[in-house]
Amino acid sequence: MDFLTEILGTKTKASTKYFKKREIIQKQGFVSKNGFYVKKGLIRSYSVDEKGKEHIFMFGAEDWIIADLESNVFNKPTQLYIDTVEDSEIVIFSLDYFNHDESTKEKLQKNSKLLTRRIGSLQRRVIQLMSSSAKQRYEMFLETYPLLPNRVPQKMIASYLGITPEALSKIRGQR
Amino acid sequence: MDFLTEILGTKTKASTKYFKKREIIQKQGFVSKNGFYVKKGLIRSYSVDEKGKEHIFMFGAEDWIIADLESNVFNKPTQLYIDTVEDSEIVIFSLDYFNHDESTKEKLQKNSKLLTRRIGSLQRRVIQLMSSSAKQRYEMFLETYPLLPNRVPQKMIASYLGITPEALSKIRGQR
DNA sequence: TTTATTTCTTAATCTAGATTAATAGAATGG
DNA sequence: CCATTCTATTAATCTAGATTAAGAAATAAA
Repeated sequence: MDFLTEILGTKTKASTKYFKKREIIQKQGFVSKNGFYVKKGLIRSYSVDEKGKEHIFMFGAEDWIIADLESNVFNKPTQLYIDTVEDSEIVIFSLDYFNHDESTKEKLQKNSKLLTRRIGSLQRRVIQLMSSSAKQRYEMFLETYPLLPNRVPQKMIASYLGITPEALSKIRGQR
Repeated sequence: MDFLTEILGTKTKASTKYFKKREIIQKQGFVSKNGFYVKKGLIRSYSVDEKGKEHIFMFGAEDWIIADLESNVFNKPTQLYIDTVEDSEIVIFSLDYFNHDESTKEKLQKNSKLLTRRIGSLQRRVIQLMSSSAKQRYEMFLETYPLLPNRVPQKMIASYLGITPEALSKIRGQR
């Protein structure tokens, strides 16, 4: 839990929990109070549209943090569900450390870097969604996350890419 | 320039510059050293794909900051061009304040909030791009940025939405 | 193991939005 | 001011990817 302590400090309330595959950790519609650090396993965040269709926003494997910061900081209900893709060991920590004065300058700076990196990856994702074909996006996904395809069912990869499983199957076929 | 001082402090190097419409402020491919605060006018950031097609990543009107933080913090060449949509008065400031120790806890916290808000809006954008039709996206755009359509040519709105000007024209027609 | 459920693939059809093209209207510049 | 270049619209055609459907393969469950 070293990485976490580095950012949060030791005072932050955090507890480790074990989840079975497919357990829901966070529900859409509530204000998000906690962040989730993946110690072991794999989780995903996703939204569900009016038609009941799932859209995967991101995956979190070992050493990743998944959290809806905006929901927490600005008291908005979150758009995202979070659940486990594999049996997982998750550190659940309170997101309040931001607003509290206990946090040191050092930690705030580290946190800013994390936030900046996330902005960068979201920026790339937006540009990608606007300018690339499904096939190109799939290839970039494989480059960026070479280990995930072995752990994630294809229909979830399709959902992450913003296409149907059928379309992904077709793309994979041609080669 | 109050808003800026609040975040950056007074020591940060910043200079105000005037740009004519359609002047390029930042070019794709270079490490981004500066942020741009729009005092007056309107600017946009966009990427250009292999086919030479422009994709608008975001608009910045009065009181907005446009900056490629990731490029700066992690020394990556930026994907984004930035240019002016109207004659504009822009405060150009160094992005180095992050890593410097001069910055106070207070400022770092404010900055974290700004970053968090940006993550939130990018998150919504990604989900929107994956789950909504062009028409829905156009309607959300009108709600979110009610003042922009009067200032931005339609082909740029189309580019922001990730569709062609022809498609937008058709959408606007049906009503 | 057998059965049930979920996931993946293949194929036929359909549709939102792209592309191409042609015209008219605005804006810009000499 | 007129001429040129950009912007918006409309219509015809095309295509990537959605939808529907049905069978095969893999997982889970009993």
